[in-house]
Amino acid sequence: MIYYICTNDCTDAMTTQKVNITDIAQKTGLSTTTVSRVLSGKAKQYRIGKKSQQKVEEAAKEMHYVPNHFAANLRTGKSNTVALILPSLSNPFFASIASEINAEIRRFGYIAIISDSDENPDIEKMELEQLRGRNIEGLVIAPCGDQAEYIKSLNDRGMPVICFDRYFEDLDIPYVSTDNFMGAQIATQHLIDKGHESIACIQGVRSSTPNRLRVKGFVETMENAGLKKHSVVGDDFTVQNGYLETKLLLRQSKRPTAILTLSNTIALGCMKAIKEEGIRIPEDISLITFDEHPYLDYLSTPLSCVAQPVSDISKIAIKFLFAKINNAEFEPSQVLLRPELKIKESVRKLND
Amino acid sequence: MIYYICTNDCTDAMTTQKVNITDIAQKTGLSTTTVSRVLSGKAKQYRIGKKSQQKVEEAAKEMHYVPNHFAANLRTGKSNTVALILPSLSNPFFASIASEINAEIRRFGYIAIISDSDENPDIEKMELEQLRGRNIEGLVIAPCGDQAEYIKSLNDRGMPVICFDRYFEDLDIPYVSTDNFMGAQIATQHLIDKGHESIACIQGVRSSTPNRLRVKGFVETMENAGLKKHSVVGDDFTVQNGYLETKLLLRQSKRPTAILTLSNTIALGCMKAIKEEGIRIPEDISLITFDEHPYLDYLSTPLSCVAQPVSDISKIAIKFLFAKINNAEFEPSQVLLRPELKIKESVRKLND
DNA sequence: ATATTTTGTACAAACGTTTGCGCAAAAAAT
DNA sequence: ATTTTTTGCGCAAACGTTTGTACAAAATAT
Repeated sequence: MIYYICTNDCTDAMTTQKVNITDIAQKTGLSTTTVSRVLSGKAKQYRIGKKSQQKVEEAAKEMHYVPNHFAANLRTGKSNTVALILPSLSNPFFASIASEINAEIRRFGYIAIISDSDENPDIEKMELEQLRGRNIEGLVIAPCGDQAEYIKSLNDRGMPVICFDRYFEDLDIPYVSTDNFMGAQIATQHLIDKGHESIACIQGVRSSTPNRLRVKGFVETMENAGLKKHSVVGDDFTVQNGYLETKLLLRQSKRPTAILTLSNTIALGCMKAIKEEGIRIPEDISLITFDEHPYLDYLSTPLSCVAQPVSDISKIAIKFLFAKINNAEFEPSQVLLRPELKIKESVRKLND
Repeated sequence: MIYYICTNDCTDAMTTQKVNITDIAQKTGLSTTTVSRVLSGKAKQYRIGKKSQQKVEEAAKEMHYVPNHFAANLRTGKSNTVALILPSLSNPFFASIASEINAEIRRFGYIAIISDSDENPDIEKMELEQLRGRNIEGLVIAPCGDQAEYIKSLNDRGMPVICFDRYFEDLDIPYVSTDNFMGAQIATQHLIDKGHESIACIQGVRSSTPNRLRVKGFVETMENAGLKKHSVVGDDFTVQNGYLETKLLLRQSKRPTAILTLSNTIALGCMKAIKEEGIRIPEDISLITFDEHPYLDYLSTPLSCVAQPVSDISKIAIKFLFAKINNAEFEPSQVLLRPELKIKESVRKLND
């Protein structure tokens, strides 16, 4: 009769963090030096014999060795850690980018420290300072505010830094973002093509580059078309801002015929106000927004939007990041990706 | 005449990770011991004199000292790091919970390593093993699959472990989740109250506890009402699954009059199929779903749902986690929070 | 004045790696 | 048979903290 006894040894070994390089050295009769060299993949470089190599690898597997990152980092300075800082995780746009970027980073064997600066430059700076103690090897950031000093100084000092979405136009800090000017332009042009002449734009954080460029795209397109009746209102990428500003717009004696919202959060607030006031999209007012979202297709009126290539932004940013981490010579560039106009049903054709 | 020369010294000091405890010791003429004790807040405990204390603190501030976590961890074993593992970051439910939990964790001065197991137990286990090298102090996990061994063994060994959303019913691993049975029950009862008798339920990952309990809640409520015409279909918490299963349901000769979807992703797929087939909610078919979402109110038909207390789940989980981290004696319990039925317009009253 | 306690500080080892350098044995070249 | 080269491996220091122990000086008690 055969008994299968579950000694539980395997799980035991795996959940107790104990075995280190010295244990393996003891077990194999080799030195910690040799063990370390094998385990860190430098066997060839240091000409470790085939036999020793094998012995070490077997022992490591058998004993469920897992290297202690902290010890290794202390010695080498390599933390296998990067920071991801963004202005607001509660904004679905940033949340989905964070998910993607985090996944990419993990794929490289690194971890990401994710921080929410809450659109507050002071918090951002504090986080950045805290992070020094974690010896981060790179920084992926959508900076809030327009103070670039600190970030620039990190970049100048050779720390791999990539801005995404938010960035600084005049500095040579690499970034990946959407062509925000073009995005606003095509959205506005779409409205104009449909016969709209009185258009309001609800903006987000004014000091941010994307917002500035979107507003610029909006204004220039309007003026190029000879349209003077445009207003730009608002000051935050939040639902609340969208709601408030829309309420105000709708109370005007002469309502705009269309609204362009510069983010999905603003659009959400805008829709809330519109619904409350009992007016209809697009019959009474047209709406188009920045940012795509899976739900847009199923809204009472499917919402036309300017889609940002979230996935591409994430991938390129991380590609740059690790190219730079692995080769300090590499110089990531500044790229703007094409947005895409997705026409649905929220813009009405005006007959004049 | 006065010149203001920006020496840039400040930013310099802050972006170059160099100054350590020894530098401060030198500058103050004290020993590293004393400096360490002051800086780690153990001045009283070790009776450091007021004067020395002040000198150290001033020097530290002046030199922009930031402690090296890696060195400290190597010595103490405290990593100030916890792991957050969940099945799918692309599911908005988990994404929003991840955001909240991450923020809470950062608030405690810890960092979170966020991993997506992609509903794959093997990946989950791999991640868990990798994480050992990071010396994590705690684990917050929505385990995929029903293999609890590894997690249980971590828990038994004193590692603070909190499951959220997904959990193991028969084990004494602490968890925080929604009362899924009740959630399904109230949703189903709502449908029944509205006169529905033929109801289909599109489920998610079958082996998961929440799914099992939701299905149980659905089935029991139906049978208690004497209704036999219920079917449970599907096998994944994805948009695709919702889409496919709805397509199949709608092709049946005898359609159900209502559908209960067990997640927001499934609901999204379901709506897609419904829209494609050109049928209307709630006139042709009623729909109710698990999970809330800001957009639900603005859908072509605002979607009734069972809202999970995402924010409370996150907060309680983290509260438990740190209670346990800071006091090994503490025993987190197993809690289920009340879901809330939010009635909108997607369920029609049937007149029989 | 001496013994005891309290106060304030420092020495040195330890945490688990990595790595420059050195050295012996084996192989190859002379 | 000797010299040179190659191959294989180990010693020991270093990374920046924390902490048990020790000890002198000051304060207090006898």
